Amino acid sequence: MENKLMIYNTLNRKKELFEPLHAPNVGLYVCGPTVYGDAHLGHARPAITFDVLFRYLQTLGYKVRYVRNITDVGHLEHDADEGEDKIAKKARLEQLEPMEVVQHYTLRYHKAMEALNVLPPSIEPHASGHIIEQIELVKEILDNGFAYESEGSVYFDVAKYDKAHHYGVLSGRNLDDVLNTTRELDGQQEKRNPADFALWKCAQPEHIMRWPSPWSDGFPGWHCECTAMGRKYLGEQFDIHGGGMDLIFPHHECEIAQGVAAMGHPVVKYWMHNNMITINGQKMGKSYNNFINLSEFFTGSHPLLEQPYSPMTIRFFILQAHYRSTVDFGNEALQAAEKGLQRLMDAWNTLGTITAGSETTVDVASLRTKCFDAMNDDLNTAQVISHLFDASRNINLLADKKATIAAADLEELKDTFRLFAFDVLGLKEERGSDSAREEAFGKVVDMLLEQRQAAKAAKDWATSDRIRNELQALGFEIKDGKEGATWKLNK
RNA sequence: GGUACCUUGGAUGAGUGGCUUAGUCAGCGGUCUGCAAAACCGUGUACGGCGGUUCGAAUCCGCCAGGUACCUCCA
Repeated sequence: MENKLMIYNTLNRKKELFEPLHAPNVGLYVCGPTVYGDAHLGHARPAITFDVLFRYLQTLGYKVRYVRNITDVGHLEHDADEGEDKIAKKARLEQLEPMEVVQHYTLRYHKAMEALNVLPPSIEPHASGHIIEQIELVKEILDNGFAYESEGSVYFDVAKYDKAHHYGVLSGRNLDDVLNTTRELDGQQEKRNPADFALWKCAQPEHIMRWPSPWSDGFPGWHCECTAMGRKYLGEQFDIHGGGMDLIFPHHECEIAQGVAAMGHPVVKYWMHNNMITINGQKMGKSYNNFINLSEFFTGSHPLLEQPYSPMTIRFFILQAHYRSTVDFGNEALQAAEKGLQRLMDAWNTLGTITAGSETTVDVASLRTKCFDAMNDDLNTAQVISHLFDASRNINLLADKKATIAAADLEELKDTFRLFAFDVLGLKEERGSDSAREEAFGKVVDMLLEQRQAAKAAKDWATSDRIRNELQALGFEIKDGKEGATWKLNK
């Protein structure tokens, strides 16, 4: 398959042909979650978006190393420099060790991701496990003269960097803008410039998450982890860095500056950003306190939800929109997604029952090309889905004997459908839980026993005996009591 | 205020100069069916407003209106 993958590079604000630095290897880094709370619908967006990218790159034949970090240190509660570490704060609240909180929410995150059929990344590094690498990074930046030490902390010298390079290439800002709009913050006296950001923070005495460094006992600035871990696992230059649009500034802007300041050249070739999920037109986020956790979607336990929505419904809902568009949450939209997905899965199951004929009277040949074209156009999953719906219509026509298909085309249709629906988009068929299935099967047995009871009442002994004997043959033990028949499964 | 974007039919959501009034959901009409469901067929001619460029614009440019995000942790 010829590679014509075009991806939208935030750096240039336009679609560019994807050309890996070291084909067939591709390095992909995506900012993962900060594990101090449950994942909400917003977290599902980048996870699913870049999961599809990961899957698609592999489909194109690339060998992808996908790194998605776990942020377990460094984020501050109130502002970039004076807040309390989020993990530590939560830990104090719950009387837990910080790493206990990290472990708890990391496991829950993994569980949610698995439910969404998001593949695990190749490497999932923790920031806390890479303090040494981050200290090394800070040293390099200091050595290169783009940072300074102040009261045990180290700050990035934005003004100096801006003279040599350009601060703001990703977000389209210039330094004056940043300066004019930077809020007045406490503790700014440590900095030469309000726009400077922390590379290393000296820990206050009450700060429990701390590590030794040449400058102080403290912790790394929150932009350091991605730069340090990206370099460690993907090299000094790698292909794609992804994340949510809300990370463009300051996080990714600072990452770029750190990379250039330390290594002298840009690290990332393509920057990709997914848009936000909105609720009533507003971004769903912790700060707005308008988020709905993924587990609440799965169980329907949120006032705004009219019903539970399965993980695949959520995934399908997200994939029906382009990743760079906002998607507005709504029950009606979710329900539409649920039915649409069911239609697709029904068609897939129907496809298995189709028998080949002598000639093909539906369009099969173009499906594969259309789907590849859509994916190559900056991952247009919405269009891939529409093509799969076209295919579904054809499948239903075949099932209704209103069309015929030759054996080779039938195989091609199956192969293409499977490739895009399951391998690339990562959809999967959902079955009810084991307990729900078992309960339903039990009720079927009850139903048969009711039939038998009716037969006995009508003195139709042939039927009642047949039901009992056949159930016994299947391993059910039937006991006739005064209150009616009971059963158990002897297996 | 600065920066980056967005505004498509009842809902959602693709499309970025002319065969796409994409697709899904909902609605309506029909076919099929013992009934129901499913499926299939048909159906709605949308593109914030005003100008401009063009043979031709939802699609390019300008202005206006409305909205969002970032500028503080955020996916």
